[in-house]
Amino acid sequence: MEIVTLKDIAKALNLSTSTVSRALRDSYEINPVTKKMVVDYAEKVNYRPNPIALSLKENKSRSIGVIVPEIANNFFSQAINGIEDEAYKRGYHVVIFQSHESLEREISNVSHLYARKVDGLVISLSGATTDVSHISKYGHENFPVVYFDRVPEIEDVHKVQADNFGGAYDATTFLINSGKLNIAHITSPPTLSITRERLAGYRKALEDNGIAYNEDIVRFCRFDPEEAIDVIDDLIINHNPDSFFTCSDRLAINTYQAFQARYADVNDQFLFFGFTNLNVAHLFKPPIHTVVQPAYEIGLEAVKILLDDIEKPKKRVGFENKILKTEINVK
Amino acid sequence: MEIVTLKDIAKALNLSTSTVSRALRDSYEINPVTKKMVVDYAEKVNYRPNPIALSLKENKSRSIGVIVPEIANNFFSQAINGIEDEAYKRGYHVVIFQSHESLEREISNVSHLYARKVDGLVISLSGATTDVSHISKYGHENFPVVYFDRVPEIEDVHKVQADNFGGAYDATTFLINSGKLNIAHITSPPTLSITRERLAGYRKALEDNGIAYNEDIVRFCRFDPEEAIDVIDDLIINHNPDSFFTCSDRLAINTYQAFQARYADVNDQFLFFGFTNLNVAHLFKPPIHTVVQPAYEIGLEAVKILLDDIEKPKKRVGFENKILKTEINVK
DNA sequence: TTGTACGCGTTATCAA
DNA sequence: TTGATAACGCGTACAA
Repeated sequence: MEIVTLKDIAKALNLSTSTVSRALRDSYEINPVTKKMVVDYAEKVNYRPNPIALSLKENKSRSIGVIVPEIANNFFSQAINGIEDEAYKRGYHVVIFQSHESLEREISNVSHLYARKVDGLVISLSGATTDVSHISKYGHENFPVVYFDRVPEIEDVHKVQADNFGGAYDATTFLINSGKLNIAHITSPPTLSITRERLAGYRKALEDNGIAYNEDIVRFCRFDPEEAIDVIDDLIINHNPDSFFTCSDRLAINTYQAFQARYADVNDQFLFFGFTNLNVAHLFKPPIHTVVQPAYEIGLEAVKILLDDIEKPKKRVGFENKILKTEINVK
Repeated sequence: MEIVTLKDIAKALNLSTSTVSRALRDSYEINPVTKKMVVDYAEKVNYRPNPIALSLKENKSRSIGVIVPEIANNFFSQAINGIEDEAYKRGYHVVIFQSHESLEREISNVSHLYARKVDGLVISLSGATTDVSHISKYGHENFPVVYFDRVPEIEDVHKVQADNFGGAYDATTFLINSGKLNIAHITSPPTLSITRERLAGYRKALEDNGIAYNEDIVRFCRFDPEEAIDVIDDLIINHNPDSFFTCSDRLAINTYQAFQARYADVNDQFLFFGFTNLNVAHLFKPPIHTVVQPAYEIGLEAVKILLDDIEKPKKRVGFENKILKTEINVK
């Protein structure tokens, strides 16, 4: 199928490109007869305006960027579905990039998206990111940004997150009520907002139940399986926990797997609770109980804020900080 | 951060835009002194060529499109990782779209990507797609396409797939060798290439072992959980299978879940084999044995073929049809 | 009611 | 060695 431009239509109909352009945009100044002729012909040859030319002209692209640490992850892929649905509905395209937990990759992604003139950005920070100067440097007036899930701890940005504190509190409380007193907490790097909030929820639940917080059984992990094995080994051998409260999809799987492979036969009373959207966790035996985040809704809310900001930049006063409730899923 | 254009640099240095352009592209005709001055200044103000302007000019974008049915799926997200790694290495961006198993969405995605001037397309077809006229109509000369996983059954296109026949054959053979004689086969819509190839492998394994093929226990499913429940009910109640061989990530989970919820207690000898990249299947109890596809490599090979085609369109003679070996994973 | 000319940022061609 | 100009496709101010 050949690509047809305004110029082609103009030539074919013996008109000027501006007349054709106006006719297609239903301008009042064009003769209805001419208009109909142009519209019909454009339809016939399946004319589509060149979005690249439009971007160059208008300095925007009707597309938004999304950066997540990885897409092979239930939480993020569900969030992306929310982002996509709303964006699609409102006529925007979604360009998805992965940072692979690398700051360098994240910087490169942001700069590419910015150069490609996406109209805005929805991002969950990489595990290696400690500040967001590489994002904020573009200035939020002409480059709106909404952070979700892993957000920076600064005030003047839009944020959408799960109730990490509450979810962690509920999970820990459940474990305590199930008779567990030595709950190991295995979580993401302490640089991440989610890590600190979940840790705080865990800690508060302990304190509210008169259990001393023990930092020896709290472990910050990166996301590779080998590290999980070492951590599990050390915890089991030296600290005798009776349950795990694990944060992030990836860590939940890594640690569960490591435990099953090495200690399942010596301890069958263990309980597992994961802050994870892994949707098959209840099929495991023993199951992983889960704190489930409304990932789809988080994505949806984030992109709504972003698109509102893009479309009426004046209207917004202040910044959103949306917190969505989590849900506990026990078998 | 302000965006700097060639014109800005030219004005600042009292040169013409063409001189600046040539200096930055290290043209031989520019005075080394001028060149250095320009390069230094561009560096200082962090000049980045506007990729949109380049796209408009060159009629290409150094980006490629990827369309998959869904990204919340282990196979596809792993394949995308392969695609991304190679594309990134070679300086291309990857724009990911989901068809959500809808032909309409797929058509819209292709047309958007084409209009956005991606230099080529890597696609796994939706479950609703029966022919590829909506893709081939753009003409493969200026819009190279590589199909992977779910490919059309025509000759003159590039394809990269797993050895679906072999994988299904091996899985079925394993079940037979484990003493199963009434193996239900639950699989994707018959419109898909993968469906037919896997079915053929299943059937051949039966025949090679002197077991009659019984079409009553072969079921084609769409991807919603409710349908899985109905199918399982009917199979169990009316056909008494002793094992399931399930194809696709999603069907494997849906059917396993439905079976566990309803029949786990009445039959604990059941075996499950899934054609799935679900990486936690061995943690289930009973486990799902799996045929694993080299998803990452499939993505990698697909994008290699695509980029080679994009970069040296003359060089390619004929079309690739790559078939990658699967692997059996039994606990 | 329609057409001409310009500009978005860049590179290529031709002129100086 | 450098500069002016046209072109990519589009929309729009201005002219007719």
